[in-house]
Amino acid sequence: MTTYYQLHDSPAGELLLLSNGEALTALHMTAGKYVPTVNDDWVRDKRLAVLTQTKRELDAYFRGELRAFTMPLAPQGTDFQKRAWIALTKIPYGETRSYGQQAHSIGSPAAVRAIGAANGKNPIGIIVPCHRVIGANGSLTGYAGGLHNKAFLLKLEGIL
Amino acid sequence: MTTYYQLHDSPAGELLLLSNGEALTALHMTAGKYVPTVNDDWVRDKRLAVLTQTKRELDAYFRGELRAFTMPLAPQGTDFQKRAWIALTKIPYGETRSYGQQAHSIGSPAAVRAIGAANGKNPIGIIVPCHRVIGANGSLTGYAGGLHNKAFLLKLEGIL
DNA sequence: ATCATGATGTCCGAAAACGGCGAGTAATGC
DNA sequence: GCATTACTCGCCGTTTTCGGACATCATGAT
Repeated sequence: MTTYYQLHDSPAGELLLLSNGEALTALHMTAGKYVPTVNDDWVRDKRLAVLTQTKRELDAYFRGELRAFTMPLAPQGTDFQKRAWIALTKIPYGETRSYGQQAHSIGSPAAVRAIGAANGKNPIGIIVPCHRVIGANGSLTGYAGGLHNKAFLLKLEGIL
Repeated sequence: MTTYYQLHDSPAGELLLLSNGEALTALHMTAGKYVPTVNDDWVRDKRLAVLTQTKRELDAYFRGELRAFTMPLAPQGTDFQKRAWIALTKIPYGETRSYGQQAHSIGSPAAVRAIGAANGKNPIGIIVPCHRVIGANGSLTGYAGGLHNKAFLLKLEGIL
């Protein structure tokens, strides 16, 4: 299965978009952590529908004109991780949850740190809004794309 | 344990009376500080014996015809606070004490500021006469119900 | 199997901040 | 000189804040 990719500039820095041809599989801030290196057998495709749609929606999001993404997603991870990420997509724009609340929402109220770890490995930043999860005491705690970007996104959504 | 309450107008402003059914637990000037908000599960009882007695005695007090209250009291607080408040009830009508004297009377002569703090949190204003305690130099210093009310009560009792 | 590791949360104890003061000293005004 | 303020500091219980110790769970490495 070939992997398609594209780079996109944004107020949060350069973004790396990945796709399997049908759905979006990853969105990384290239300046952040856990960023995969561009592989030789990847294909840079400037016309792939899902990627162009993603770029368009991202631009609208950063202008504050879009509050819910619609492109198909296909993140890869363990069963637990997928449940955690699905829970993320259900947090409305402009709202936040604590790691404990998210753990609760997937039926594992005690798996708090596990949730933190799963969020940390969320492959689709911004669109799967792991930035909307903060500590129970209100602290931002952490973000793969850098804490300043987490704060930036939250401000963009009207929080802080 | 249900809480009963009643509102009562007085020359010192509106008063909020609280009871546990048997004894008076609080008397706050609604315009003052540390006033609890009326809770949903509180019961407004216009016939409760201790509350009607309190209203009757208050009226007499404000007319200058009553110099010692007789209803049962049940203030809630820490051990130290209760000792401080008991000491208050022993200050005769028309007399004043300094915070230092009060501290002395409960056997903790150095706990002067602590006495001030305890008096500040006296739940049963007027009846537990924290207004009779003033600074060693004669200044009124402070009063949860407002300094003007402290002065008013002292004048009523023939001081100043 | 075992173990170490986190983008946590709760609990408990220690430490510090905060008053409805008072006494002592230093700076003012007459 | 003398009286009044202004300011500093110690005092003590209560409240708030802070930091460390645990419990807990899915992963990945050994």
